[in-house]
Formats: sequence, structure tokens, C-alpha cells
Amino acid sequence: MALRLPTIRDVAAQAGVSVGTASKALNNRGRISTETRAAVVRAAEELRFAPNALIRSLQEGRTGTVGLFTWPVRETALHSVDLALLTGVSHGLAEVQTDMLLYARCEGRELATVLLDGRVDGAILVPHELSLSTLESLAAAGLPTVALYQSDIPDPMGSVCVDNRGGVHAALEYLKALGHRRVAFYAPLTSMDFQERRLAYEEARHDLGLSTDPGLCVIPENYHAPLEPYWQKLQALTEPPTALLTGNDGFAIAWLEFLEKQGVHVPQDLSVIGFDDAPVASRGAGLTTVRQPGLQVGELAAMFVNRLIQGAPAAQCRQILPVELIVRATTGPVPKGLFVVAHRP
Amino acid sequence: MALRLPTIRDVAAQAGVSVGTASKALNNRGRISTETRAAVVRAAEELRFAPNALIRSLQEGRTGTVGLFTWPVRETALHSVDLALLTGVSHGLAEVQTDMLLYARCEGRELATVLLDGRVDGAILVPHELSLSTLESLAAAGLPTVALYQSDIPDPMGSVCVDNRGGVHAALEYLKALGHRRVAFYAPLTSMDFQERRLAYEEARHDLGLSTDPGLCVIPENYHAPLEPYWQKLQALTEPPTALLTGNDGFAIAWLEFLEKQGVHVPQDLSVIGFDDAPVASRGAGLTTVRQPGLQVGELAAMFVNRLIQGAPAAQCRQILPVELIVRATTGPVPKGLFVVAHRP
DNA sequence: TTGAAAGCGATACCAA
DNA sequence: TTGGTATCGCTTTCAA
Repeated sequence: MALRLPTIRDVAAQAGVSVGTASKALNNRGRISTETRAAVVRAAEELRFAPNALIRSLQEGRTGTVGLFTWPVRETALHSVDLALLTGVSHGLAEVQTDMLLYARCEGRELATVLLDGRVDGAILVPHELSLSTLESLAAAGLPTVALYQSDIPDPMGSVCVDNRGGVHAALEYLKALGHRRVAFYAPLTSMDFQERRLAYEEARHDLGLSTDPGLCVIPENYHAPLEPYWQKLQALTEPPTALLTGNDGFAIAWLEFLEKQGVHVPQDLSVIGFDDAPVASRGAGLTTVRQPGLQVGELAAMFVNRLIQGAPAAQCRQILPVELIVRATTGPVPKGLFVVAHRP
Repeated sequence: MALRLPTIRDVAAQAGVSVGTASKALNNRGRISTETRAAVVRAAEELRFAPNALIRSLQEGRTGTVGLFTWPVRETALHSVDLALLTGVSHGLAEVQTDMLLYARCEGRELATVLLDGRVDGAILVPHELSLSTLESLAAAGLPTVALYQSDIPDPMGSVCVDNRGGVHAALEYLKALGHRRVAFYAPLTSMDFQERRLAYEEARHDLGLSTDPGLCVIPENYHAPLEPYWQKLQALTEPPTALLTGNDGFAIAWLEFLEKQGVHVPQDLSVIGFDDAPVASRGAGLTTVRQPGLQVGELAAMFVNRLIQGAPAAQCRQILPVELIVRATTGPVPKGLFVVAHRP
């Protein structure tokens, strides 16, 4: 369905002038007689002429557009904080009059190829599954880029992170105050933030004097792995956990559902803490979680990418945002007495 | 920060061939010797060459991108169903390998000028405040377009709407079954869907034999008008309402907060029903509301705009989706006896 | 004041 | 099998 848009040639023809003159008239550049300008402007209006933005971008060397990578938005709002993030980015970019491109045609293509095709002046990466080497090839190309939730990034890149370490520490400290000593952790290592949270968990449970039993740290093979086998492993421990911290709220909710089927009561038998404070966390029972300011992350990212585009050094485009423990209904005092559930004959 | 990307000329020079040959080698077109191709491909890789998408689009006459209008996302997820919609659009477009452009630079500019600048193959409009004449100028230009939540649209346009009339009718029917006879309505007329819901309210309360007191239909001057004066008007009626239907969940929540301050108990003193089932509706107390399938609206819109781009007739790109009454905690039986609150000395 | 022509990057055609 | 050239729409420079 080749859409035929009017071009400046059409306008020039209609006004009876050359394209060069038409261009000058429309852009108020150079010396033009009043009548000529009027004629051109009128012709442009009659034809509903809109200058082709592709060409214009090509010549100006900038597009006024920033690319947002690792979309399409994959999940419903339920299991993700992504949408708050997007809202933030949208707000931030609107303030600097920059449009936003959400990539859908990116599966199986080299990141650099997608981003370096001239469509965007800069990029914001939500690199759930991007490797450092991929980022480096981007950085080498010189595209102004802000990476989110990724602390280990190439030199010329901006970044917005959240204080994963602080959040995990706060969660474990809180559990400790409730009497818990054996806190399990569950998260795949599919993205940088999960990796950071795992490390923070190891560090915090050590620093706080909690059990450092390696069996308590559960790393599933992939994002959607069934919980059953991991639950069995935890139960098989000489001393099973009395609390569970998960890599994000989605996992926590999945665990809550699974535990209910198993007849395990939360928080009486087991306390559960999520991460992110995604919309789903405040629903229903109410998940205790570590809130990260998704909206603010997005706003900052937009601000930073704009700064980079304007030539600011990357050092001025990096920030780590604080997180906050939100106590709801899935955490409670450590259960008294022996913790035994779901014994099998 | 004019980003200097490698061009096909750089590749050709590096490989020691002409640009024409380089192009053919990279696109597997025409007859090319194996060695030449290898040399070109190697040069392209070394330079990290990515063909300029702007140029390519220009020549192909299509961009593989669809514009989404009436953004930037203005509100937090709280008061809006917009984000579910966006998720749906994103999913739908991903399936047809189409990127999405979110406009930020649209304030104060003619809609047609923004959309008809060659950057997108089609558009999805969330026309909260767009007039019919604006739509018509777009339609005249021939851009494949799907309008959302707008039943009165130009001929060649696609559309996805929800059954506002059915939803309002269901809400009033339900209230009637609870014994209510005097149901108020609150919504500004700032967008098409609110207008439709208002009309549906007038129709439904007439059909159902409820009070048709004009004083019960409250139209604030704008979206964020304070509720106080309207509440006073309702209270000044000889017979005040026992239930309130609002144009969307955001208004309903605002009313709930206002009513709480006034010491009015919901639903004991007044029943409240929202519209949309935005995330906020299921939070806290739980708002009774009419659920509209935002996600599905978005997915359909994406599908339809793709069809239009491929040349399908608009008649095959229109749908009205059903809505569903979700009963939660803000509705109950009509209060017994005289309904008097907030008496002033 | 106006017009003609070069150039932006890539592709497609026709010659060589 | 290659290379040169026209083309897309627009801006800019240089002549007229």
C-alpha cells in the first residue's frame, strides 16, 4: 500500500517556482519576494504538504528520536515493572521533545545492527539478557546509550541502576529482626540485576550472621522453570528455610501460588519477599517486597540519553537510585518449633 | 553530537570495489564472484556497517513502523488503562514485525503534519481529545489509520471500540436490582468515550425506568475539576442519588477519596461504580467497575493497522469488544430510609 | 530574487 | 562479473 505523499516538487510545480525556491520559501531562508512566498505557502497548504522527516533527518544528521531496546513489552503488567519504566521514559523524553522508537523487529538480529541504522540519535537499553560484549560493540560505535539495571558497563555509556545491594540487605535485616536465620534465595541468573541480587544475598547473609548454607541459594535453569523440584531440594535440607527472598515479584507470586497448593501457609510457615514492587505486589494478599522506583529510573534514563546526545561526558549520566522495603502481608515472625511441611510417605 | 556512521561507500572503498558492487554483494542480488562478495562482507563487518534505514525506507516506500498517537503516556499507571493498551499494541505489532513510534513532539502541531511526514506506514490513534475534522483530514491523506474508542470515524478508517452502551446498561441494571432508583453520572465530555457513556447513561436509565432527573447527570468543566461543587449540587437535589456511575476508574477513585473526607460511607450511604477496570480499581477496598479489555483492544488495533497497510478494506478492520461488570466492594443495596449526609448549619 | 545543480546513502538498471 | 549513473525528497550553494 504505497502511500503517495505530496513532495516539495509538487508544491513547487503548483506554485510555479523551482524546488529550491519552494524550499527557501517554506523555511524562511534566503531572500524571497513576499508574493512568491505566499504562493508557495498556499500551495503547500492546499496539498497538505509535510516535509519528509526521513530526508530531513538524513541531512540534519539527527532524527529527534531515541530507541528503546528490549521490547516489545513482553509481559502483561502483572509480572513486570517494565510499564512504570516506560511511563518514566516517555515523560522524560517528552520534556526534551524527543520521540521514542520501540523495537519489535529485533529478534535474532545483532543489537548494533538494529540500533546503528540511523533511525535514532541515542538508545536506552533494558538489557535483560544482553551481554557485556554486545554493549561494548555498541559503545565502540559511539551511539549515545544509557543502560538500565546494569552496573557493569562500557566506559562511554550512561546508566541508571537501583541499589540492589542495599535492598537485599534491608530485606535480610528485616527478616533477621523477625527471628529468621535461614533465608533462601531464588532467581535465575538470566540478567544482570538478578546476578547482582544474588551476590548481594550472599554478602548480606554473611554480614548479618545468617546461615550461609549453599543449599539455600536456589538458581533455576531458566526464567520459567517449574518450582516443584527446587522446593523439594529446599525441603530436603537438614534445616529448611523459614523465609524466601526472590529475584523479583513475579517469582514471588509464582511461589505464593505454588506454596498454597502445597498447603504451606504464608507467612505462618514461610515468609516471602519479592523485589521491584510491581503492580501485582500490592494486589490481593499483599506481597512484602523491595520497591524500586521504576518511574524515576525511566525519567532519569531519558534525561541522561539526552545529555549524552548533546555531548555530555558519561560520568554525568550515571546514577544509582535507592530502594525501599515495603512490608505487607507475606512476612512474619519465624515459626516456632520444628518446621516440617509436606512430608511424603 | 553528530554520530558518524559508516556508509556503503566506506565499505566499497575498503573492499576495493564500487558502491554498486558492494550493494549487490551485501544483498545477495545479481551476479557476484565469490571472492568479491567475501571481501565486501568482510569489509562491512570490520567497519560494523549497518545500512541506513532512513534511506532504505525512503526507497522501499515503507518504514516498517507504526505511529502511536496521543502520547506521551501522560499518567502513571494508577489512573489509566493506557498502559494495558500499549502492551497490547506492542504485542500485536511484534507479531507482524513492525516497530512502534511514540510521539512526544506533537503538542501544538497539526495531527496530519506529524503523521504524514513519512516516518510511519500507519497510525493508531487514541484520540482522547481529537475532533472528527482532524480525523477526516488524516483520512483524506490516505494514511492507514485505526482509531480507538471512537465510534464516529471517517469512512476509510479502522477502529476498535468497546461496548460502552452495554457496559453502562449492565451497571445500571445491576444497581436497579440492588434497589437503586436514583443513579448519578459523573464525567467530563472531553473525549468520545465519555460522551458515549453519557448518552448510554441517559438511554439506560430511561429504558430501565430509573429516575431521569437531569440534576443527576453531572458534567464537570474539565478533567481535573474539584468535586466539591458537584457534590453540593447533588446534595441540593430534592432527592439526592443513592448511587454514582463515573466515566472512568480515575474519577471513581477521586470520588471515593472525596467521599471519605466528607464522612460518606461507601457503599452503605452511596454506591460507586467506575469504568475500565484500570489497575487501581482492584487495589485496596476494591472498586466495582465495568471492565474493558485494554490489552485486547491494543492487540486488535495492531492487527487492523497492519491489514490496512496491506490494503484491506476498512470494513474488515473494525470491531466493538464486549465489556464486563466486575462487582467488588463499592456497591451495595440502596440505603434504607432518608439519605442525608453532610448537613450544613 | 530566482533557478540549476550538487549532495545525503542506498538500490537498480544499463553498459562495459 | 563489474562499474557507472539515475533515483528517492530535500537543503544548500553557486550562478544567473
